[in-house]
Amino acid sequence: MGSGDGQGVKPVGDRGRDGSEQAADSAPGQSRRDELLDRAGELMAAKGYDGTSMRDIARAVGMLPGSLYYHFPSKEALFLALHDRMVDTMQARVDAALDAPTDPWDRLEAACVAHVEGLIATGNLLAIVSPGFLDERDAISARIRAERSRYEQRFRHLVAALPLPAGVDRRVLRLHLFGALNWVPTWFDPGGGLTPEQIARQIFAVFRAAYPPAQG
Amino acid sequence: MGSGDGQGVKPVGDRGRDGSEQAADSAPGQSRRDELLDRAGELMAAKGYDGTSMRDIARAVGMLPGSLYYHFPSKEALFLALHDRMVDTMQARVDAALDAPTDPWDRLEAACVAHVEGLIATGNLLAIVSPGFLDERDAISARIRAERSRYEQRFRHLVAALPLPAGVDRRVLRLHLFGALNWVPTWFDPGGGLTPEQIARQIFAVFRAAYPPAQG
DNA sequence: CGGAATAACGAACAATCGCTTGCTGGACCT
DNA sequence: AGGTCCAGCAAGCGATTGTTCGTTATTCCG
Repeated sequence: MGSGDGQGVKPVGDRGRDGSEQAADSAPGQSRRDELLDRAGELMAAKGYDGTSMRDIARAVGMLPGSLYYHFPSKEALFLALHDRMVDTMQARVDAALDAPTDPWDRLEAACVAHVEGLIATGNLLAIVSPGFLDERDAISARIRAERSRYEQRFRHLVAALPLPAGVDRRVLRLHLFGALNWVPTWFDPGGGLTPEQIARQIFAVFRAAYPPAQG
Repeated sequence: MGSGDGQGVKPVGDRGRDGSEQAADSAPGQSRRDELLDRAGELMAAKGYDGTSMRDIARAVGMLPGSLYYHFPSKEALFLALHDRMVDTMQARVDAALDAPTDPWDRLEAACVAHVEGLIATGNLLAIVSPGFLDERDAISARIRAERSRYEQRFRHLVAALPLPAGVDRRVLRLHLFGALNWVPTWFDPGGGLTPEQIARQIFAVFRAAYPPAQG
């Protein structure tokens, strides 16, 4: 209760709404906080938000449960920071992939590949939130939706740039594509012979074949 | 392990439980147990498995928490029964839709429409389990996966019956389709102007267009 | 050297969790 | 009338949850 924001002590420069640049994760400068998020991310990706207790996280990082509250004021805040960081990572990934290609179809395909690769690499943490587990729960919903929307906007633009025949509902097309991609972590098998990239390209190939560039 | 574990007792006589019964809620034959599953399903679909406590369910159905354990030996068993019943419902729905059409493409499309309609109707309970929230948790995993696989087999057969050009990976195609469909409840808006059927058909249209029946 | 700031320990808190048990009113059958 | 079983109440158990708080070590800084 309290809701008292007293506690004003902030460990590091957490303030600032701007996207702080976070470089490679192996940097020594990134103190404990990021490693904490790493472990928490792994756990939550594997066992879910509710399935991961603060004690689990503390144990995974070699701390006592109470010590976590020095870095994050609550479990919710921890998850929020985690989600935030992951969205940033994904976005950076997609942006990097969009550097080279110029053709609208190639650009969207590159983004899709980066997206799936990111999903697999981050342990499917993004998909955890999506179906509405946390969405319908607390006030986290708002921020999560906002970050998610911000990320999806990239894809909105990419789809908008596509040369499609008139009458095609680009929204449904985008959500169709997104759903198929986001579902991949559910069935992906590292030893299945198919890489995330191959899967993404196969999925994308259907769209390409459905709306061929041929004029006629 | 007794999978069925008996328990098949039907309460039968539910007549005149109390005088305040006014509206024919559902089928008269199914008494308390099914209503219990209904309410539990709504709650879990909205707040997740962990987010829904036995006390929540008891309150929703007008009982005391301990009384639930007369009907189900555990929360896990309750969820299992719920999941089981829902898979049956979905399968019946798909089977009914497959009654009429004969063309492979039409058949798969009908199944997809029934699938999405079922997802929306059941409050997206199926999608809850999918991403791996419960999968990686307990021994429920086994049974859930089995039921899920049984249901998906329908789609496996439908995809197998499709006249596709050689070299197309039918597994990825099926999972692509399934992912897109299962993702629909995430973004479906009842007042959005599109019915579940329309959405399913739009998604399916992409596949149809990608592999046209023309023999070229 | 001395005082902040950092980062954690150690122990507990109230609340909630799934679940168990003993019991009882009433419907049904004979 | 008596017996049986359904269906639920009432109360509490042990465990776990997120969280708080006072207290320390260690480091930085002038």
